[in-house]
Amino acid sequence: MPEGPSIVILKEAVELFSGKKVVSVSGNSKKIDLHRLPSQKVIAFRSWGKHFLICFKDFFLKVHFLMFGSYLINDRKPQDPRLSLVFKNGELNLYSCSVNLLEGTADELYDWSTDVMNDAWDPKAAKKKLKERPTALICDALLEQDIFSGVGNIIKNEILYRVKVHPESAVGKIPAAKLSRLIKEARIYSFEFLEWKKEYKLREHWLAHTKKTCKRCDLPFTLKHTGSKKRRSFFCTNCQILYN
DNA sequence: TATAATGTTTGAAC
DNA sequence: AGTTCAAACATTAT
Repeated sequence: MPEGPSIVILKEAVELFSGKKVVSVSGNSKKIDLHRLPSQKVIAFRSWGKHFLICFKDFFLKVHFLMFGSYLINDRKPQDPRLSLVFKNGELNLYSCSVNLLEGTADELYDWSTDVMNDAWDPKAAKKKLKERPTALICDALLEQDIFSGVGNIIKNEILYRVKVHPESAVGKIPAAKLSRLIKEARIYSFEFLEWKKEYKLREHWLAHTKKTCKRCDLPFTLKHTGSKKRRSFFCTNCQILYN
C-alpha cells in the first residue's frame, strides 16, 4: 500500500467523494476529534509523497498507511476501521493507518516540489539537497521523504538497478551526470509503478526487488540491509557500480 | 507457527 | 544537547 504511486491511485479512486459532505464518521482513531467532520464538505483529496490528504475548509486530515495500512471503498473489513467516512453516495474505510488533523491548508504546510508524483516536482531541488549530504549513502538518500517524497523501498531498489548504481555508494562520490540520471529515474519509475500497479502487474515488472538473479548478466543478486535505515537492498555487484 | 515485510514516530540511552 | 537506536504500531503472506 504505502509508496507514493499507490497513494495517487487512492486519490483517484475516492474522487467520487470529492465535493461531498460527510454524513457520519466512526473509527478507533484516538488522535483526532471525530466531531469536527460531520456536515463538512470535502474540498479535495490530495497526496504528498506517501501522505493521503483529505482537505476541508479550515483543516485537513493527514493519513499515513505506514507498512500495513489499507482502505476499502464501499466495503468493510472484519476489523474496526481507524476511520470511516460516510457520504451520501458511499463510504471510505481506512484501516491501521495513522490519522492526524491539521489546522489550515495543505498548501501552507507542504512543499509540493519534493513529491516525485507531483507536477511541481523539482529535480534541481533534489540535486541541491543531495549535494548537502555528500557522505550519506544513496540507498538512504533515496528514502528521504524531504528529498524524494513518495519513494519507498521498492522504488529505491528498482531505480538503483536501472541506473546501475550500488546502493552503498556515497552520494558525493557519484558522478554528476549519473546523479542527474538517478533523480530523473525517480520520477520516471514512479510513474511506471503507477501504471503497472493499476494493471495489477507491478510485481512482474520488478527487475531487482526480491529478485534472486540479475537479468542483465545472469549472476546472483546480493540481498543486504544497507545504510543507516537498514532496509533491504537487492542489487547486482557486477552491474551496479560502487562509488566510494 | 514464526518471521519478515512497500514505514514512521517516539522516547530512552548514550 | 545532539545523535543513535530500539520499541511501538499493525497485517498478511510465506
